[in-house]
Amino acid sequence: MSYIIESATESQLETMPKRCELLNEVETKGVRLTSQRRALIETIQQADAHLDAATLLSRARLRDPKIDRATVYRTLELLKRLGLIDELDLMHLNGEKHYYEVKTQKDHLHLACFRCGEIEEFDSPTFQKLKREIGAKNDFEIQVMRLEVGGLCRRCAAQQKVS
Amino acid sequence: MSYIIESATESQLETMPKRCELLNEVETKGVRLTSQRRALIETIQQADAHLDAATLLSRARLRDPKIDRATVYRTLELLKRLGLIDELDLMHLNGEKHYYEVKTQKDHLHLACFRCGEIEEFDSPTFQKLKREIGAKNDFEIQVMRLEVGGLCRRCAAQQKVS
DNA sequence: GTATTTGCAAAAGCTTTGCTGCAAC
DNA sequence: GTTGCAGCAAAGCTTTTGCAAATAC
Repeated sequence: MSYIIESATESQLETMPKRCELLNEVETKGVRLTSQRRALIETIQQADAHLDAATLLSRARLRDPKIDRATVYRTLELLKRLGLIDELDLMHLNGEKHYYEVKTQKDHLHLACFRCGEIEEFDSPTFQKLKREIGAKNDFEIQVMRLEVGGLCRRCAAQQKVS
Repeated sequence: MSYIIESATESQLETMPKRCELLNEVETKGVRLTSQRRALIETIQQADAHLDAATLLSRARLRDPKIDRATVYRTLELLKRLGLIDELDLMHLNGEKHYYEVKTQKDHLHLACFRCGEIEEFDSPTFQKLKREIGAKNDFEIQVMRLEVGGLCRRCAAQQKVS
C-alpha cells in the first residue's frame, strides 16, 4: 500500500513529545548549544512546510532577533552533517535555493507541481525496495537519497486540459 | 534484472548514427539553427560525461570560439523545454552548478560518491515500477523525475574501513 | 525584410568565508 | 580560562537579464 503523508494528524500530535525532538538529539551528539542554534532548531522542528534558509532566518528571528544569515547556513551544515535534517531542491521551482526538513525514519519522495507549486510527499514499499536494491546490487553505501518529481498535480493537470 | 549503464560499448558505437542525433531532433522541432546552437548541441551529444555549463562553454568554444555564456544558458533552457536534455544536480558534489545529459528513453538514477566524486548510473525495473506507481496512485502527471543518491561507492567504502 | 538570437556587461540570487569579539562549558 | 561560535561585511559562484547589433530564414 502506498499513501500520501499529510501534515500531522491529531493522533500524531498527541504522541508528540513536549520538548523539541531535534534539540534532544543534538544534545546527545555533544554539540555546543548556543541560543541561536536553539532558536533555529526549534523553528525547523515546528515548521509546517519545507523551509529555505531565508525563511528560516526570518522565523528564527522572532525567537532571537539578532541571528545572522551566516549562522543559519553554518547551523544547517551542522545538522546535515549530523544526519538530522535533509536538504531538498524541490525541482528548483523558485530559484536555486535549498529547502530543509527534519529527517524521519521513513524516506519519502517529493512531487512538485510546476504550475501551482504545491509539494506532495509520497512513500511506497516500491521506493523502499528500490533503496535496498541500490545498496545490494550496486554495492553502494547510501548516505542520502533524494527523489524529486516535477510535473502537474491532479488539479492543475485537469485545468490544463480545459484551458 | 538490474544493471549499471557503462559508457558506450563497441556494439552501441557501431549502431550510432553518423550525424548528431540531438541535432536531427532539434531540426524537426522547427527551431532556428544557429552556428552557436549547432556547436553546443554537438558538444553535448559527444560528451563522455555529465557537463556543467562552464565546461560545455569551453568545449563548445573549440568549435565556435566566440560563443557567450548567456547563449549557453539560453540554449540549455531551450533543450530542456523541448525535452531533449535532463538537468541534474548530482548531489551538489562540486558547488551548486547543474549538469546536463541527453535524455534517453530509459530513465535512470545517479549514484554520486561523496569521497571520489564518481557518478554511477543505475536502472532497474523497480525504478520503472515506482514511476508508474507515482503517476497512477497519486494522479500526478510526471514531466521530470530526478533520483539522486549520495554515499560511498564500493571502492571508497572499502578504503574507509581500512583507514 | 523581419523576427529571433547573440554578445556584452551588469545584476541578481543564494551561499560561503575571514576576521574580531563574545559566549558556552 | 579555553575553545569554539556568532556577527559583520565582503566576496564567491552560478545563473539571469536588458539592450543594441548581428544573423537565420
